[in-house]
Amino acid sequence: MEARRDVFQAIADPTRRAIIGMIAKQPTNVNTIADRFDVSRQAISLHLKILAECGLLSMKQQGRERICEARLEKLHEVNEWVTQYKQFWTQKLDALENYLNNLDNDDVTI
Amino acid sequence: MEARRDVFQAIADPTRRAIIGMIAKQPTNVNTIADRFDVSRQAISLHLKILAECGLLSMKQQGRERICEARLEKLHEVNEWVTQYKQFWTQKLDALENYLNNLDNDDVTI
DNA sequence: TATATTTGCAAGCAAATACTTGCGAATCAT
DNA sequence: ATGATTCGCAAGTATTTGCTTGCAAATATA
Repeated sequence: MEARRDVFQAIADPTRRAIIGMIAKQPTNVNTIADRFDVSRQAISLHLKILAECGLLSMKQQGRERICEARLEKLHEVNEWVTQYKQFWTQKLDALENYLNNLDNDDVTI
Repeated sequence: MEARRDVFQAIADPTRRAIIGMIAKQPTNVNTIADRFDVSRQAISLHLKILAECGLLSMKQQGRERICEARLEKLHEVNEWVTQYKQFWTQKLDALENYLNNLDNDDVTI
C-alpha cells in the first residue's frame, strides 16, 4: 500500500478531498475528523497518513492528540497542470454566454 | 474495473495525464498514441476508455481508425476545487517574494 | 481474393487500494 | 493508581487497478 504518492493521486479520493475541506478551515485532531465520516477511525488514519506523506497536511503532537493542519501549497502543481488546458472550458463558457446574450437580444417569445 | 469514474480519478494516473497532453495538441488515433508509450496497446486502450467514460475525450470512427479528441471541459471541476485553496500557495509565494526583495534591499554579501 | 492494419473484447494476474477488527502504548482525568 | 481517551501498528480481506497475451472483427491495400 505504498507506491505512487503524488498530489494527483492523493486528491483522487473523495474522502481525502473531504478531509482537506475540513482541515482547511481549522486544524483538527484525528478522532474529530474520523467522527465526521462513516468509515472506521483506522480508515481515516490511513487517509491522513497518505495526505501527510505527499505533503498536503502536517501533524502536530499535542498531548495525546495529533492535530492535523492543512498544507496545501502543493495543490499549486495541480492548478498549473489544469490551467494549461483552460481554453478548453473557457471556450465552452464563452459560447454559452454568447448563446444566452443572443437569446436576450432576439425577439423570441418562448 | 469500473467503479468511481470521475475526473479526479481519471487524471490521477500519470499515463492518462500524458495522453491528455498529447491529444490536446491534435486529435490522434489509438495506435499512434500507443506507440508513444512503453506499455501495450491494450493498456493504452483501457486508459482511453476510462478517459472517454468520464468525458475527457471523444472518439470519432474514421475508416478503421478511431480518432481520439480531447474534451477537457470537465477539468473545470478540478480547477474550481483547487482554486478555493489558492490562498494556501499564494501566501507562500508572497512570503518568498518578500524574502527575496528583502535580500535585495539589505546590504548582504554572501 | 488474399493479406496487412487498426482496433475491441475477454481472460488472467500481480499489485495497490480501501477497508475492517484486535491490540497495545501513551496521555489525561478522577 | 485506576480508568477513560486518543491514536498507531499489524494482520486480514474484498475490490480495483494496471497490465499482459490471445483472438476475432472490421477496414484498407495488393
